[in-house]
Amino acid sequence: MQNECADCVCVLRSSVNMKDCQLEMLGGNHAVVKFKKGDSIIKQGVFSTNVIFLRKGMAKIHISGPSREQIVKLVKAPTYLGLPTTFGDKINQYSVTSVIDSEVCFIDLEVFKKLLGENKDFGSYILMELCKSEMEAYRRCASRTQKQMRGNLADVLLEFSEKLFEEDEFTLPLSQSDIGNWVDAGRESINRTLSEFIQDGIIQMQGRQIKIIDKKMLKMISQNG
Amino acid sequence: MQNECADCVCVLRSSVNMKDCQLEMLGGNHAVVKFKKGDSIIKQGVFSTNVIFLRKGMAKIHISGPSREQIVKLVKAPTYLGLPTTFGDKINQYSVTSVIDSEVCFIDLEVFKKLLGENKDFGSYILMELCKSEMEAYRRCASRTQKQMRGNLADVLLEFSEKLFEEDEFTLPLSQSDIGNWVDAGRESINRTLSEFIQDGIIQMQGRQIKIIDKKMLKMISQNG
DNA sequence: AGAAATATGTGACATTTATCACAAAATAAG
DNA sequence: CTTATTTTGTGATAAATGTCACATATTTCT
Repeated sequence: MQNECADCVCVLRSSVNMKDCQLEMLGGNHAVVKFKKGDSIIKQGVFSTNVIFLRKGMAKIHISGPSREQIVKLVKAPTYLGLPTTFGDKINQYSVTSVIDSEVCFIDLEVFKKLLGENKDFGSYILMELCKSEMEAYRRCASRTQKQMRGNLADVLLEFSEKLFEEDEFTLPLSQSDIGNWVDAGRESINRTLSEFIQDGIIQMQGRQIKIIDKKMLKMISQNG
Repeated sequence: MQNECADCVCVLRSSVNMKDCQLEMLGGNHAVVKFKKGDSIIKQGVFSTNVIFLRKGMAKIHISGPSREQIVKLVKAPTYLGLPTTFGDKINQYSVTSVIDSEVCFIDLEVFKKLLGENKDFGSYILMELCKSEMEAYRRCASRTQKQMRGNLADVLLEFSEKLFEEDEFTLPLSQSDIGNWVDAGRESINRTLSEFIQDGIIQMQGRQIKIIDKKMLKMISQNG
């Protein structure tokens, strides 16, 4: 377990200057846990006593809306998970579920807070992260509501290929209903639109394996869709 | 100007312990400015060099989406304005416009950052604020997309009466098109739905003066609409 | 391997809400 | 005070997507 921590800390070190004693403090107060695809990492409504760092894998963040569960974001390692819900409230305000096999590091909340106070760099790094994700949330929301199906689905495919997998060929980590849920569309509509994209020669698809053929067209659709 | 600052600081003091020297530092590095209804306080795309505190009034936060400007939030004094956009980037990522006559305090960004580093309480207070607003953004977005017109409009009216004005009778600070923009609906739909609410005896309305008659019904509509 | 549960493909149809088109009011501007 | 400009009210129509209903794969579980 001790060696796994070194990697974990490594990520922190890369973005922030941290003293050795602070690293030790972190190292001594954490636990690494593996989650399989579909496992719940954070559950809305239960107590949170740990800061959670996603070391490997990918996870969806979802929140219970008025009529159904809504996916708000998809994140990949390495990243902190649920900072806003951990700090903002004792009780988790949203859920996080792994979408592929993942590895997570639990860090004691008090230790983390202490670190935040002691290390200015670290504090402003975390502050920055929060700012960015809030801005991101606003942008996303505006984009989602102003575009329609084709545009939103194009966005999702582009996000997979450019942000999450960084390849033009990848395996969808979400079901079509999840994608629908994410972009506020019915599962059937997603299916039909995917078929359209295949028909138009924009993507190829077998099972959940997707290959983007015409990225320019996808970007066009993303913009004026 | 110096006396106006005392009030401003007062708000900070109420939530955070702050040393006198820190208060002085703040006091010496700020400027109070008045904005009239409709004036732009923060403009997306321009440099930001100040932390902005809304002392009096109310403002809308809006961001340019793919096809139009989108209102994402309405805030009332006292509150910081645009923290995420000020910290996250040198360039403002969204705009803020006053919707009623307002008073704003500009605080030098470097001074504010210094304070953040020196005063742990203040730092964690700001951190907390950011967490809350991020959570709020997620909730809002899920709610907006899952409800339809009636539900969203009911939410808006309830927010006005319970959060922003804290009265059952108030003057709408936004035009019907702005409200539509805010809840992702056309101006005409808002108008028609308002008429329905009046017809059903849920609200009374003359000009922009609104009086909520049947709050229970409004809450019902908010839930299952 | 076989059964049960999920996930996908596809048609027909209903519904909500956007859009267009004007008229009337209300506000702001000169 | 008169003229512009912005808001508001209301009908008719169209377009996008949700919903329902099955058939067929595909995955998961025992």
